[in-house]
Amino acid sequence: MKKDSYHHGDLANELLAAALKIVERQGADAVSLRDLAQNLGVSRAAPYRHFPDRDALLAAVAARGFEDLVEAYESVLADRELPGAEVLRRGWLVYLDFARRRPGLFQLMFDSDFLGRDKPPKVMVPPADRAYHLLWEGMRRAHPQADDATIKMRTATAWSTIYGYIALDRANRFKTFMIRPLSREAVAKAVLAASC
Amino acid sequence: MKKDSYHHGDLANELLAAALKIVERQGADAVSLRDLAQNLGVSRAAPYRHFPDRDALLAAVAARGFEDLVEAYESVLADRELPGAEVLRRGWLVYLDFARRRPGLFQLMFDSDFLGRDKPPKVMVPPADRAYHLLWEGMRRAHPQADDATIKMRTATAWSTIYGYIALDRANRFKTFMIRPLSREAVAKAVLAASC
DNA sequence: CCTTTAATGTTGTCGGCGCTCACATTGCGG
DNA sequence: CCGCAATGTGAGCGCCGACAACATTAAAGG
Repeated sequence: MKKDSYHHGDLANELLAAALKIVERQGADAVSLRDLAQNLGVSRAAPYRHFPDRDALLAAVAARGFEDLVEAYESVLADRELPGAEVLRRGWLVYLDFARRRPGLFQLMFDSDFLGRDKPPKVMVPPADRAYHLLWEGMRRAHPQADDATIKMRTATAWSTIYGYIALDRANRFKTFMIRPLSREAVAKAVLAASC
Repeated sequence: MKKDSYHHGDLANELLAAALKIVERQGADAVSLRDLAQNLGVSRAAPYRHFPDRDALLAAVAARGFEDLVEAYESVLADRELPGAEVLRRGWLVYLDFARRRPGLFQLMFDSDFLGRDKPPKVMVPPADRAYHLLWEGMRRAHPQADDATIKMRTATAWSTIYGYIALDRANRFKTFMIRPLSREAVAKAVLAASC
């Protein structure tokens, strides 16, 4: 692959892969285009041939995160035999596991305001939209007879609870006034109970 | 106040006030010690006489945010006549209002990982702890006969829901797959219902 | 009242960063 | 085979946080 010469060959993908690693291990703030370029043996200006700016690279990383998340969630939905409530429960566990295993990436995906901007990065809109749709889908499986407004309402509150729990736990907020944080299972159970 | 000469007079407080304004209007990322110094008519190095580094200044801003939040929450708890459930509901509204009116500050207080560090900044630990304690206090008022473990559990889940809703709404996450976000009242109501 | 001392502010400097521009090299399609 | 677009280079700009050496002032104590 590497020509070991003027042209790198696959710089765009390697930049993305390297940035993804940094994001997962140290968080998005630790991503430096200069660092990345140097580590890939390329000049500091080279990355700008593939990504207009730093945010574009991070958006691409976030998009990939959404794709992974969607894939995991879809594997839960794929089992048409599973009872609706169990689909919902396992779906939340997918989120909790993702957030626990790849905290930096999760934070980039949901805490960065890419999607709240006037012009959200086009690479991450489709996978992000798909991820949201799957939440709705899971809730619909759990409540087949509920009307759309109810499903949306329940999805919003349950998703808020899960997301909030993840964020608060990540920041060690529970340690200060609780004996210890709740287990993943306990949270999924509580949310599930609240959405029924 | 201003001597218009070598010594500024109250640089520490003015730095804090100026930083607070920036945080509220543009978010913590927009805070630059150099900018602050210049706007206060002082040299770039002067701020370092009062705050060891940028994080220390931001921590002080966050601490002040917690103090304001505590004050608002305490005014709810102060009314001993109020029914417990109403105390709880108004308490959550305090959080929702604070987050809506001062989003940058709220984000600095809860999304920054100051409190998750090995050595959290000592200025913000007491007010932050107090804020958490008040949540517990509010929940206890709503459920006087519940045991401590139950109260903690309910506080954790309700707090997760509120916090998650704030974060998701702030980032415009609901717009994408919902018709429109829920009203503050609806969220408070849903959380209240879930904690009873 | 004067001197010493600690507090406070200044200038200069370093390294790191994102980003841009003019230029160099390469690979590919006509 | 050639020309052009894609890709990589090096230099440089402005911004930033942080530190060190030095200047000025306020306050404390004789």
